[in-house]
Amino acid sequence: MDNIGGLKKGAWSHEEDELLKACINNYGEGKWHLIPQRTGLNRCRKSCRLRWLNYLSPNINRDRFSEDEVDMILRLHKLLGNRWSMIAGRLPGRTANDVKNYWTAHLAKKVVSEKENPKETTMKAHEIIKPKPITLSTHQPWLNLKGKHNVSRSDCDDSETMISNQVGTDCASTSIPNLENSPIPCAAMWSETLWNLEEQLNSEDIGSYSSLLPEEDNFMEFPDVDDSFWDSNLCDLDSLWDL
DNA sequence: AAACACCCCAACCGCAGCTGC
DNA sequence: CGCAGCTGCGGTTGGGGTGTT
Repeated sequence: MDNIGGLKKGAWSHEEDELLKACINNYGEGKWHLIPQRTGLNRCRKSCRLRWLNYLSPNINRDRFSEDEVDMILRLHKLLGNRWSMIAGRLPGRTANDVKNYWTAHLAKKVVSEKENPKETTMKAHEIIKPKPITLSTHQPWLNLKGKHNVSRSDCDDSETMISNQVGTDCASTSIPNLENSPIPCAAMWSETLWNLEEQLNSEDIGSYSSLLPEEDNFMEFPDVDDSFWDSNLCDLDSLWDL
């Protein structure tokens, strides 16, 4: 076991896991830099965070990937490229690392071989969709229960270039929250946007993706609505943008 | 039974974005 | 505005497990 510079590396022991679990049960997730001193663990904060998020968290589904999940991964990867955290956000209980590993181990080769030996498929040639980044300020009411209902858009991309044939320019910021069951309005919007875009990709009449998107502006204001509106999380996309 | 090859997954690393000062 | 610290992400690696020869 490595112990370079005083920090332990490598596989976690059962005792370390228990210490980390106890600490997070006590203090909650976050403040990762405080974990080593709170637990006495000789691990760096990144290692603690990763161990919890990828292995110890009770929300993790450790079952084999179902057919539906695999199908979802394939379709989302076509749309998003290697945005593992966003793909994982559509798969309850799956971590970005799980999805990434599964892709590397099982799907990447399959996709490559299908590209080399294309079969008849209903899917059209596609381009990677780069989602319009939406930044959530920590002052958002759904994060800290005060402040205005605003969501600002970062300006890292031109409005009409939601579509890109490049993968990897990471404009979709980490600020997009987990989409699954999220009460956060922009997450619901993004989720719906994604599926609308995919429907377009699968349709014969592809046309312009930008027609699916709201008029560009650099700042969107969300209206005041009652909680049930966001709770439904299934509201019609157009109605969100029209409000 | 031993040696080797391959697979899979946990963990690490480096980087970019965000936030507070 | 610039800097430093923190967080989260994607890419990559290392090692244990398993299959094959």
